[in-house]
Amino acid sequence: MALCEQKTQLSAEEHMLLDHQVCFPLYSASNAVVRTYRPLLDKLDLTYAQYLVMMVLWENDGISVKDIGARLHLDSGTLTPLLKRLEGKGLVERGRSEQDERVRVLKLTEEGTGLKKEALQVPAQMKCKIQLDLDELITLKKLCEKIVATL
Amino acid sequence: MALCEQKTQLSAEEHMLLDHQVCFPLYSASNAVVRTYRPLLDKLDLTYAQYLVMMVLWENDGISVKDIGARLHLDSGTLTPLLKRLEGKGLVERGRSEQDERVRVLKLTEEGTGLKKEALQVPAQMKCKIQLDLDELITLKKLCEKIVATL
DNA sequence: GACAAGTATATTGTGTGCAATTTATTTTAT
DNA sequence: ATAAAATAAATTGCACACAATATACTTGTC
Repeated sequence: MALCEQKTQLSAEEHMLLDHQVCFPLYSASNAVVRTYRPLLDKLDLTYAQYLVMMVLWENDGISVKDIGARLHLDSGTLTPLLKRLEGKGLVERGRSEQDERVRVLKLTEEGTGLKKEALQVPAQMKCKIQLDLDELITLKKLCEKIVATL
Repeated sequence: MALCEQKTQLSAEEHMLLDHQVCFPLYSASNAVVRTYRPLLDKLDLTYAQYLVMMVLWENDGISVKDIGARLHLDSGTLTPLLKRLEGKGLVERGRSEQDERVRVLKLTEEGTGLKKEALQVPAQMKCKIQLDLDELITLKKLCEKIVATL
């Protein structure tokens, strides 16, 4: 999506210029961030999406696919195979709720719980690489959260 | 990556909380934006990545895969199959440079050039959906560009 | 209590992203 | 002039994202 910064109005033509787009930098920044996480998370044998799921479970062990999806804005088409991979690595167990046989309940294994210790290093390493001031980070976070809440 | 907003310092433990992460909202916002583009771009029979490539070509017809990749921060592993799909839709021709047989040169077809007309509607539709003020958009754009430039 | 409607996952299929490798061509060094 | 290094794309393989659909279970409704 495009914006005008200098002039009062841009033509539809000008809005199409890549340099006037807002969504493109957002998309590029997200790609760049995930790419930057990769070498850090390789040491934990996790992808970024898997790392997010593990963070959710470290905070809230034993929750359902639906709840993980609600927290991460991801659906079962993404989560089901991802969770099977985490199970394959021995980090989670994919059980069923006793009250409701439909819901799959994710429980951290001992190894899954233990992995948190190494993961604690990651945020500081990323902060170091990103090189934004605290106020910039806060602004960015709020704007992104606003977009997610709106869309 | 995590930040602290209220307290002077957060523990490594607290940095792991999803609500303290900055990269997660960025990632979610990018996903949300691409998801929001989808119904708009469906009318043009383009994905978001394909739309970005078309924008590059509308600005700079006849450039190479490498130059498109430099502009969009994407590599040949992403672009080669994408460009084949654009060729399949009759929007581009995948030629070769005469000076250097290694470089593939992308030329818009008449249909590819013509598609720009419909695409001109898209930025305004997205702006409408995103619901951010101009200054917020500018701030977000600059912060994302800073991240991309740093990483 | 059957049966329709709703809900939670799973599956399928398409299109990215990207690391790693390969292939083809060009440039450089000797 | 030729072998080595460099460069541009293409290929391969893996893991997302997500729309669309299917499957299995649960909850109303009558």
